[in-house]
Amino acid sequence: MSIIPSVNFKSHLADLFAQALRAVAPEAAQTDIVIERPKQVAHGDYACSLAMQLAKPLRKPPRVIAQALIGALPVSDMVEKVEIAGAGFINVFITTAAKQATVKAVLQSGDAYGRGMLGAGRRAQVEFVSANPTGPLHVGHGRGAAYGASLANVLDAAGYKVSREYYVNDAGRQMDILALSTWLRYLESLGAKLVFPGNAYQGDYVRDMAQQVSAAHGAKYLRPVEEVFAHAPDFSEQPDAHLDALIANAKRLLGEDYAYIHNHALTEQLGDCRNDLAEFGVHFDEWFSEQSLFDNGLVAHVVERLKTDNRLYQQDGAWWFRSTAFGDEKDRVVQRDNGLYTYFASDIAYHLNKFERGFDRIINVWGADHHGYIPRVNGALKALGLDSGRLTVALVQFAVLYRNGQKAAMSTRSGEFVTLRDLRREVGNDATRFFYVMRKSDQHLDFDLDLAKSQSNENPVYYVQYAHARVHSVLAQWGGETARLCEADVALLHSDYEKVLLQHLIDYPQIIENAAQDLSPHLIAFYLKDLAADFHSYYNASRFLVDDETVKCARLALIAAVAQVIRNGLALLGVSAPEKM
RNA sequence: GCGCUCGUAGCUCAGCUGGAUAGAGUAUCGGUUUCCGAAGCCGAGGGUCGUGGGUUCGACUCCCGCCGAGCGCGCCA
Repeated sequence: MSIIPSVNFKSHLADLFAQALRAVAPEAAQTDIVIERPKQVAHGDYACSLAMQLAKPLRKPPRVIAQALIGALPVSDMVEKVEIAGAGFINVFITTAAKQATVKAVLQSGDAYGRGMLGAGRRAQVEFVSANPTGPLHVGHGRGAAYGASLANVLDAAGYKVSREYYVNDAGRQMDILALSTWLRYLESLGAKLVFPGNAYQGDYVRDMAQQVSAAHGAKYLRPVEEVFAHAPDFSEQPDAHLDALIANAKRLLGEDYAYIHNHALTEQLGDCRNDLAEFGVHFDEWFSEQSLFDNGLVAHVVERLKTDNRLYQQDGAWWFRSTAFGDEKDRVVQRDNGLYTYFASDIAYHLNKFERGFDRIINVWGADHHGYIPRVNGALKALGLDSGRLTVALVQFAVLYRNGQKAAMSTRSGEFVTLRDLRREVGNDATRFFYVMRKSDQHLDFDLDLAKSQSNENPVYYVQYAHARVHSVLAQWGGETARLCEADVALLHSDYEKVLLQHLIDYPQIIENAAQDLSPHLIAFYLKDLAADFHSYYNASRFLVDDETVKCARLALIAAVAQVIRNGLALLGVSAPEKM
């Protein structure tokens, strides 16, 4: 067997141990083989605890089993030596040549280095952001956007065929409220005196849309204010009923024209949202309309199907889904006593549609405040006879902005919220993307605005980007053909600094695999910080542009490979890798 | 009250799905540049992994109880 440069060392070793296991203890061949990276160099490059796991079932001392496993281990060019240590660890030392070969693998693979086969071409759908198009995206949506986009990139790199989707909530009450808000502002702009409801949308963008309508259509949609507010319950006593009455009046008074206002507001807000995300480097393959599920009858169809399957029952005039049968806390209404479907009903239809599209994995990125929805959605899928295991809900916790050590104020309905666009303009896209995914997604995020903006060593984004820029600065000074570095004599790379960097390069494909497996793009961010740190140490301790031509080329090859991996990693996070800063 | 998530260095957080002596950044203190970018590097101090039990060769990791935090418990989306 020859050295395959792009091989994943860990899975290669797992394979070798699996073969040894089959030879030594066929009856235990199903045991999970865990290959890990020891913390101490004395423990080798990789370690396997298989012998200790087998001690009990085989009723033999772990060190005896370890010896047998080593004896049965197939020969590999990559393995220098194998040792038994401690209670029965098997420590594996990789040949220096195999490690050094990674440099060439990186340079030859280029942007493709790190891509793996975990996904094996299976189709994965990532649905994220999916914010109501009722106003600008705020900083909470931003985290979902950054996380979802990075996750999709990571899954793509891990060999999945990924589809990125935004579910557009274009049906339902919130959109009606937006349309009403726009219309009321429009009436105001034509001189009407009215009390704008406190629970309608307050933002300036609503006035902007109203202005557009009046500029394009003049007084075409003007109606008497008394009729707009006719028979509406008192706002202070019944704010929701007040708003619903206004919406009903708007629909009646405007007739066909209501659709125009509604549509205009939707188109404007969705367009704004799309531009915002595009500027943020977040793109979607599909913008899926909730309304389409009603228009093509899928919602009605799925509810009827649940009825005939006796998954629903009628109570107090409404139709309830027996979600308690699937572990939910209580049953849930899918169809109201007035005949209208709830959001849950269209959500069931949406998920059924997702499943029918044949994705092997369906990943919903949701705000953590929606976690209570998971049991009912899973329940609905099971009720429809679908394998809910194909669906994973990734929860994203809130992000809280800090400025001068103080929590930045952020209220939603008042129109004073901090928008994603504001944040991007203040901090920049790169730092915003990086900071959003620097933390585990299910962990609260304290977003330090001052740190994100600072152009200093404290800022992890600059720290990583700077490492990349430094390499290119050196390469520019050298001025040679970068392609030539593939021919460098990498056997000259053997200092401690160089060994550390080689190991990082080797680890990268595994990091991607872990990040994909755990849906954790933050692992990429931590990896890049570590890699950059060890590069900076190397930089300070060694000279690259030395007189010896072969040594120079070997070192340049190594740092060029480092830069390539930084570039690849940052790309997954949607962060640029500038050659000059 | 019930459910979900979470408590790791002064602060912000990692910890490879149960492994060997728990790690970064920051803050504090002390060093470092006639030399490829100092947006850098080197070093020091800093811990009962909230707490009490349990499971086993082995627990920050898994289970249970308490303490504390966030979120969720609509015929809203």
